[in-house]
Amino acid sequence: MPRPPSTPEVQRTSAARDRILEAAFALFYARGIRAVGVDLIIAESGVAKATFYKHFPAKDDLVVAYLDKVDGVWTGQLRAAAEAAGPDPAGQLVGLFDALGTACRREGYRGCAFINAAAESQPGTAVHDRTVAHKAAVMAWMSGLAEQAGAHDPGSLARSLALLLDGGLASGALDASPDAPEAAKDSARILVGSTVRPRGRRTALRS
Amino acid sequence: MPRPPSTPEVQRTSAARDRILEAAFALFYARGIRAVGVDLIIAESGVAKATFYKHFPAKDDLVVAYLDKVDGVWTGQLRAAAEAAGPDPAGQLVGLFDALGTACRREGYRGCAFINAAAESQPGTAVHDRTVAHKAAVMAWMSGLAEQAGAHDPGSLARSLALLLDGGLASGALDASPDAPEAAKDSARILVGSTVRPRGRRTALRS
DNA sequence: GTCGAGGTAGACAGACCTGTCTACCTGAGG
DNA sequence: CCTCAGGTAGACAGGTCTGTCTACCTCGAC
Repeated sequence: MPRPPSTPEVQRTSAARDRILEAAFALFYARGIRAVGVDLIIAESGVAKATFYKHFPAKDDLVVAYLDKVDGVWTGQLRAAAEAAGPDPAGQLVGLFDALGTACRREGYRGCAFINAAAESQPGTAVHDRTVAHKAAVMAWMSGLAEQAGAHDPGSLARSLALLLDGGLASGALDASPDAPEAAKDSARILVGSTVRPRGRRTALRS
Repeated sequence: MPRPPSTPEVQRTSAARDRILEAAFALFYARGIRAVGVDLIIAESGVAKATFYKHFPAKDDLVVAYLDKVDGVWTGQLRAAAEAAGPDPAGQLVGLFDALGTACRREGYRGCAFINAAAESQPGTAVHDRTVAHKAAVMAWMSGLAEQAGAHDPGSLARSLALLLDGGLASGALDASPDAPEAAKDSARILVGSTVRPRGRRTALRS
């Protein structure tokens, strides 16, 4: 092992790699994964083919990197929307649905990148697994919030809210009507209210 | 117009056509639309290539026929589940979620065929339009039920239940855990109950 | 100044995909 | 008997896709 510690086999980060990933991010989301060939990504990112295959030995590796990027972005937006709703966990569970409204309103919105990717992949593949992992992570986060909010059955509440969120993500891409996110938020409020018992101020339960 | 009335240009129904559609139904759903070539469908249905292209001049025509078939099947299951819940419209709105549970439990379940198809198609195409039309039809039906049930805002209730349904359809394909359909049904009960006012028997409102 | 990592440019192989076309078969109605 | 709709079998054209490979460039570290 004479390799110095700062020379990984393939650089994990570089300008070329970033450009590839950025082009893939836009193209995969807008047109679907199978519909976008590597040649198009190469042309769009202004990179040589050899460079592409040095960073991503197979197209699937790029797809996984794309999903990881989406995960980072979407998780961030969800957390930001929740925090913007204030310190109350129950309110955060409702407020996170503002991220859905913002996403649906965005030009070129085409649904949940993960669900779309899963629709194009087979169970057991790396791509499919990323989707499952992402959804599980989001639900775990909501479950924690539900517990802090003093929900009767935090896992069940989180599951229900996840259904609402996924449903909004999916149907927001179909009819452009903005009342889907709104309905999702209203429903979330009802669902949260039904297990958290709004009167009673359970927030400071533990102290 | 010398054409006798019983000789359409291309027969709308025939054994060969049915076999093609049946093979397409299974393959498109299991593997995705783009992932299945016409050659595979031809081989699987035991039909000649010329016959295939006589019935479906382009692959997209077959895709549309596939979606129409899915629409018939799924709509039927939804209505059957609703009717099995009894004559009460509010109960039917909850009971239709049993169709979701049944679907998710089925071997090889891979989510909503329409959402999956939309993920692989562009807005404005015939395939995408079918998806939008299907979702609108389901929601219109639920909206009618909600009105009969005396919901305060039937359209809004139908929208919320549609979110739950689509969310269940989407996530049922990801984690195989059977509690997604259950959570959807429980949430539906709460949502229906919150606008229909369970005590008060609003069912016979209009007579 | 030399060496090597990272990049560019593009030809190429081999697979697969849609859609067309020719040639032949079969069976029922007139 | 003969015709013709509907079907079979499969070659073929033209395009696209992934992934490999050769040849050359550039710039910073040693």
